[in-house]
Amino acid sequence: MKHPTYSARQSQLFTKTRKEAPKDEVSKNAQLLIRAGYVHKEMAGVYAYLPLGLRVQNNIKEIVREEMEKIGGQEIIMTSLQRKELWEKTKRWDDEVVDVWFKTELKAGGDIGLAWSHEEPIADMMKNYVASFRDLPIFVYQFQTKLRNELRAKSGIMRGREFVMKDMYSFCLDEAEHTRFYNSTIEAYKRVYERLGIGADTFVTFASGGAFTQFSHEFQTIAETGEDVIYINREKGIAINEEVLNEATLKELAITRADLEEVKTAEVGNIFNFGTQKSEDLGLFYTNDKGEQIPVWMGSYGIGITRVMGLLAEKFSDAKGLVWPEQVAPFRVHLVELQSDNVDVRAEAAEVYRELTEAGVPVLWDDRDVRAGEKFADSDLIGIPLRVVVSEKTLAAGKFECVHRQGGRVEHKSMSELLGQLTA
RNA sequence: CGGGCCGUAGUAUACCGGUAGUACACCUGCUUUGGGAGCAGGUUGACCGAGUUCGAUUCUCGGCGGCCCGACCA
Repeated sequence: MKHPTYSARQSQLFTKTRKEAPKDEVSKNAQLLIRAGYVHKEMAGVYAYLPLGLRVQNNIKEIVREEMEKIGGQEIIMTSLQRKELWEKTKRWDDEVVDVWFKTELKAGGDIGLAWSHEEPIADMMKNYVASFRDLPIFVYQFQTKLRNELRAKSGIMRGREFVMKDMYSFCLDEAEHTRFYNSTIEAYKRVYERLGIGADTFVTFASGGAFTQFSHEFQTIAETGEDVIYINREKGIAINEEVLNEATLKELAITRADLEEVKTAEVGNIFNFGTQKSEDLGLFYTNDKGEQIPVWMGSYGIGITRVMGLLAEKFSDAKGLVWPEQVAPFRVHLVELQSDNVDVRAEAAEVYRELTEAGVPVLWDDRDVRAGEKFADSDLIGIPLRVVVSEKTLAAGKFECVHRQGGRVEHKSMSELLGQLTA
């Protein structure tokens, strides 16, 4: 499934567009998404996803899901309430160690944590399913809402206190098996960013944070709104986060500072090698063919789904509003009818709506009783890739006016030509 | 967590120690109908608490909330 195939009538959509963004919302992504009715700000760093926004989020998830399944991922969903003792085993319950915890307690007594990550619970859970070397490897992933008590939320939906993340975890026999999967994940991530339309601007970047290796890998996308600075060499395909840019790193990567270009980026993914430390702390072992107890080799792999959505909103927008790439747009066609006293535009639009929808093309039909200018302005703001206008004029011509949101190219097509193009 | 700015209608803003105004939105009517229409009428508001005062939305203090800069950011 590439898109939800259902269509919608705009007169039934409860959200409305706004001419102005709330004054306290400074980030471009949230301004656009709020104005166009994709999200609702509940509090600082906490956003609800409305019909349009949820469709975009789901489209992004679907792309990620397909690529995770291709490399053997099995989808699950962990819990948001977590046990204190698991995090104590890895010494990460302490607020001095992890400063983003939301914690609460059960009425029956006992502290619990609200999920900011799932590494400990998932490793512990796997003790139920991993006993023999025959049980490995295992790759699982989920789309989960993470709760992080950030001191300062900012950048709209790109750095919130509540956000959706795809996190995957690998459980392998040994380092060699882990490395094979780790590398396949890098390739899968590249395909994800390619499909999201940011492949050319996204770099696999050396960063700090590996438990057993010198580096972890971050996926960094060039963006004005970014919080990171990285150094890239496009020819050699090398990218280095400034946090690990030093003489030793340059030497290891056989490159000089002069060969590197400084760019501002947003982190859209990060992958880690945990080695066996976490398994040892939590007691996740398997029995090898010699009867020995061996700790499982773990890795984790994240993509910030809602952060990517914010990034796309910023990168793919212009003065008039959002300009979604085809693959993530909430609908493929924005059908705009312009009413007329002389001919039955509504009936014609209904026919287009029906035919496209039956052909599997999701359509947002602007059947509202408002003026043309407002419809066009809203259509530009919402940013659906193709606008199909039905009006007295197009009926007389026998062809619909098709306007591409990106670039503004205008074509005139008959129903069959339009269907052919959209279902090709 | 340090520093700064700020809370007035659904949104954006104005004024004011003495009955809070405008624009957009919303409702009614008429006109209009290919780029956020016009006219007429209407609905909607001072974050919470304490203090000062004859009187506080305005001044003071506290709380709560928001934004920005920095720090932080598996």
